Amino acid sequence: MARTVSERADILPLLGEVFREHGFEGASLAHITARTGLGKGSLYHFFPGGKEEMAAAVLAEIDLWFETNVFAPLRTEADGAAAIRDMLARTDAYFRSGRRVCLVGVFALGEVRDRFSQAVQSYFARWRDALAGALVRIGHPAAAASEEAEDAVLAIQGALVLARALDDAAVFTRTLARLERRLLQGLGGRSDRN
Amino acid sequence: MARTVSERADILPLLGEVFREHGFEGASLAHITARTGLGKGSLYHFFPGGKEEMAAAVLAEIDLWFETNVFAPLRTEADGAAAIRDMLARTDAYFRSGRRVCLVGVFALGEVRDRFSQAVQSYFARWRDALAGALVRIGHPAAAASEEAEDAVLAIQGALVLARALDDAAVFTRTLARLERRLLQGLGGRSDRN
DNA sequence: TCCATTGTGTACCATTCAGTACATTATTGA
DNA sequence: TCAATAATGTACTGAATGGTACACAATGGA
Repeated sequence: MARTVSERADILPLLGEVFREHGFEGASLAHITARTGLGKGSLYHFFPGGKEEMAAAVLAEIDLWFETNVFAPLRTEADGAAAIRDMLARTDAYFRSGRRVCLVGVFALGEVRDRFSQAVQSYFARWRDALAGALVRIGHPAAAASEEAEDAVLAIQGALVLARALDDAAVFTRTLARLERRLLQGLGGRSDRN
Repeated sequence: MARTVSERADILPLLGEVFREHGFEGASLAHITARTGLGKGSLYHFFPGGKEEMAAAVLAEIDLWFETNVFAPLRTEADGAAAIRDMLARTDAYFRSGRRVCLVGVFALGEVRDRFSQAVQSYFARWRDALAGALVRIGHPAAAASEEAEDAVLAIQGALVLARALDDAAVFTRTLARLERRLLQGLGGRSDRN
């Protein structure tokens, strides 16, 4: 029998697309088999827990990507301003400049939130806290940094909603540019960037 | 046979709750009959078009509420600053200080967006434009007003996502307070007002 | 009083849903 | 070469899905 997949990890991005497009409830096994090319046999072989395990695996993969590429650099990069610019650039790339939706945000709004509340909550809290740390490093007062970070994280989510609602990805691009100015204001030098 | 409803309009808020909680696809007729107390017979009597007509009616009702209570005042109230404060107060009340989700935003993120794209797009565009008008009236340059308004509308949506993700309604309250400061900054007088 | 209209409940339909069972086929390592 | 294991396709289940048909009940006006 033809093996179509070598690694379970290979199909996680495809699963992610399906969940992003249809949400958790809307992502039927029919959609999933169509997108992945895997029959139910293979699907339940890789994910004995069914849809719930698939969604959890996708969330974990997304979490790992952000932890590695966004949160950790925000925490450890010595140059806070560069860390923030990198965050914005990687966020722009990940969300395809506003053409891709945030699965964690989609889950947060739906009734699935309760099923994955730990993952959803942790994702946003860690993003906010890592960004707040970088803000403190570039000289923002600690008292204000947390709220500034919250504002930025929420603006990204809102921009994704609005970009999709208005069918205008430029909303997202504009928002990231505005965030760079807002987060890095008062800093000398690179204010001409972007 | 007992008449349970006098007006079709009476059940729109209940329908709204169901759609908000479960999304369009997730709002099964079983959920709807349970919440409204109406059997399929009555439901299809009032909404021959089924779920789609129900959702459209709910969207129209929401749209009317915002048009009347938020957009129109933003456009017509002479005192722009007061208009903006009223908008924030009414937004806070409507979304129950962050405990209630925006149905239009939920629809925007899902695949239903395409079915109601006109309504979804118009809702956000009119909110943004009405707010931009008020900003111009209080002296903001027209060139910047539109982007400031976009930023505010998107922050509200993002705050709803984040408040629900973190299960912390205070995120929403903080965001509205921040928006008031941001939108009204440079204005004399009432800057102490939260 | 009687009848048309407006509601309402129930039985039913085909379809789709997630999930199971299991035989069958590839692959791998010994 | 040969078994153990990993992967796959197919047929199936019972429940839930949105929607239809229709008989029947309440209501209001003539």
